[in-house]
Parts: sequence; C-alpha cells; structure tokens
Amino acid sequence: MPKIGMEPIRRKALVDAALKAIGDHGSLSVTMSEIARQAGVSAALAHHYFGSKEQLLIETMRALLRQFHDDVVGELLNAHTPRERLSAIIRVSFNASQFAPETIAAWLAFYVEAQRSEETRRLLSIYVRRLHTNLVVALRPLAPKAEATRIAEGVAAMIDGFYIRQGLRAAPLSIEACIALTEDYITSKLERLA
Amino acid sequence: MPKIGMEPIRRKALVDAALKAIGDHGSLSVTMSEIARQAGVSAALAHHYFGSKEQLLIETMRALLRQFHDDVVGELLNAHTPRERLSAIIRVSFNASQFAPETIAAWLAFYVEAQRSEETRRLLSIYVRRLHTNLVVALRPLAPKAEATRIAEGVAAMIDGFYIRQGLRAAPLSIEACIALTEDYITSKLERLA
DNA sequence: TATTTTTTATTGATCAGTCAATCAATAAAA
DNA sequence: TTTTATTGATTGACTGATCAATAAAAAATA
Repeated sequence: MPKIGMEPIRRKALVDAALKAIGDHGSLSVTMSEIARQAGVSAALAHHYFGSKEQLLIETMRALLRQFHDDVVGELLNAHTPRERLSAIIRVSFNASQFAPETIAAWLAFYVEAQRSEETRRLLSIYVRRLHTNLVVALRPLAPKAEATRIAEGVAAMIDGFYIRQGLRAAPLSIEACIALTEDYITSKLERLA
Repeated sequence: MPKIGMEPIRRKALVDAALKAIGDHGSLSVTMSEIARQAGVSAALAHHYFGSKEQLLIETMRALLRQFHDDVVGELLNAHTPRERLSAIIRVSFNASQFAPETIAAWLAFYVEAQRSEETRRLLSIYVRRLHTNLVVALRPLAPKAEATRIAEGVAAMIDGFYIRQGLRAAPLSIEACIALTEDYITSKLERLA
C-alpha cells in the first residue's frame, strides 16, 4: 500500500539500519538483505533508492560524520573559554553515542574501507581536518601556532587511539578515564609553555 | 614435481602472500585464489595446508604479532636506561616495517576482524597487554606506579592513533614527527612529576 | 638390489552457497 | 494515464571448500 513521499523516510530508515547492521556485524560486509530487513523493507527497495550497496554505505558514513559534526557544534555553543572549547571537543569524541560499540565498529570499518574507496578516504579526511581545525582554533589563544598544531595532532591521535582500543572489549578504560587522560595531556603540554 | 619438505616453505610463502594481498587490497576480504596466486601455488594447496581461510588469516595475524614482538625484543637489548627503553618501544612501533602501508592495512583490518572473531580479539589483546606491560616496566623507575600506568595508556593510545591515521594517506605526519610527538608526551608528563 | 606400498605434494574440476543487482509485475496515488 | 512505491523471482558472478587424480619421494618388502 504505497503512500506518497516515502523516499526521505525510507532513506533515513535504511541508513539507520545500515549503521545498526554494521555495528552488529562488526564490519562493512553486511548484506543488502540484512540492512533491508532491519529497515523493514525489501532488498530491492534499498537498491531502488540508493542504486548500489556502495552508495548506501557512503551515505551511512556521511550520516555518521554529520552526527559527529552536529554534536561538536552543539557543544561548542556552550563553551566560552578556549579551555572549555577544548573540553567540549573531547567530550563529544567520547560521549555515549560516539562511544557506543556499534558506532565504534562502524568508524573502524570505514577506516578500513578508506584503504580501498577514494570517496570514503575523502570523507574521513574531512573528519580529520575538521577535528584538527577545531582543536587548533581552540588552542590558538593558549599556545603559539606551531605548538598549537603539534598539540592538536597529539590530541587527535589520542582520541582515535582510545577509540579503536575501545573496540576490543579488552582494554577496560572508562569513558571518564579516556577524557581525563586526554585532558591531562593538554594540561601537561600547556603548563610547559607557561 | 613434488619435492619433500615443502610444508614449512609453503606455509611461510602463503602467510607472506596473505599479508601482501591484504595490504594491496586494504582488507581481509581477499580470496584464497588471490593469496595462492601471490604465493605461486593453487588455492587447493592453501586449503590443504591451512584447512580454511580463517585459519590462514589467523596465522597471518600471528606472524604480524611475532614480527612486532621480535622487533621490540631486539631493540630492547640495546636499551640500557629506562628512557632508552621507552624510546626503543616507540621506535619499533613506528619503524619502517611496521609503518609500511600494507602492514598498517593489515593491522587495521585485524582490528575490525576482532569485532567478530574471538580468536583475533584474543591475539590483539595480547599485543595490547604486551605493549602496556613493556611501557609500564620501562616507566616504573621514572614514575610512581599509578602514574606509570596512566602514561602507558596515553602512549599506547597515541601510537595506535598515529597508526590508523597513517592509513589514510591524508594526514601527512612523518615517522619522525610521530616519534617526536610521542616522546614529547612522555617528557611532558615526566617533567610534571619532578 | 629390485619391487611394491605408503606418504607427501600438488592441482583442475566442481559443488554448493552467497549476494549484489535487475526486472517484471502489482497497486496506490496524482 | 502517468508517476511513485514496492516486492518476489531470477540472474550472473564470485568464492570457500572438497575431491579425485597425478606424480614424485620415501619406506617397506621381497
């Protein structure tokens, strides 16, 4: 019983379903059928709206990126000092939605996919650059440019590192511990400048 | 023209080929045929010696782990002060063979595989624990236990973070820069204790 | 020593299963 | 009547795994 205007609804449902499926499965080698079933539609419909599996996965990745970006922007609104801005960025990186096992699995899977897919690499690079820029801008009032850049690189690596380690349920570091260690890194580096 | 005693030769060739194929392909979804071709044998032979693709991949991962471990042990022999030991560990993490694109791709792929495969997760956990232990042992003379642990966690995350970022050929940080930033993190943290 | 038997090495052919993609068909809305 | 929504059925390609067949080396036996 087809109702009109389903396209955006189905697209969103399929992207959400893809994320869920990737998370459950722990990799991008999920089938269109799995995703479609999760979304409550047929695999044919998924192809109808996205053309190909690759395209659906890229849209999923875009959604992940957008989610992160929105979270950052939201948190930055309430941050008024440079240090608060740094904390906001860190907090978002480790907040519950980003740190959910399925989200982590998806990010990891996309990192791997970036080895092969130009488009995925391009999208991940955007994330990397945005994070870097945000960090440098927040650090700029607290450190000279060269130093701000280097701290930003260290922080970014630390965030990604904690992130992938969380993927192995083996390194039992709490969210709070990850945040504390990252904050502490910044503090240590800034203190040395004073 | 079968010669006797081929088993160890073929096993090694196949594991090397798997690593190469994974590196080229950028993921674990390589076919047995690809791996076998790379090793110059038939796919049937690969099955003959390893039983299954999964087993071959696990052996490949083991080889990667062993290589890393051997490198660490080798470097630690020449390191006599605590700080030298730390530098040795860092140097190995970023040395050319570990930082080769195909090696990085393989590590990344295994991180993803760990989401699904118990055995892979177990192996990766060994790497994580070993690295942690090595770092803590080296740090112990320089910092109280609790602090040593925390620095070790930060360093480990940083290493892994730089690592996966290297996978995206987008974040152009040289090996030397990664080493310098990691060393610098340790220095900053230790200075604060003095 | 000459022979037969067993073990090891190796592959081409093939099976059985999976999966992305396509398409024709159906039906409700416009 | 055209457009939008939807699916079941099917196709075509791929792939992990198996197996029978071949041949050389080694071991056993005569």
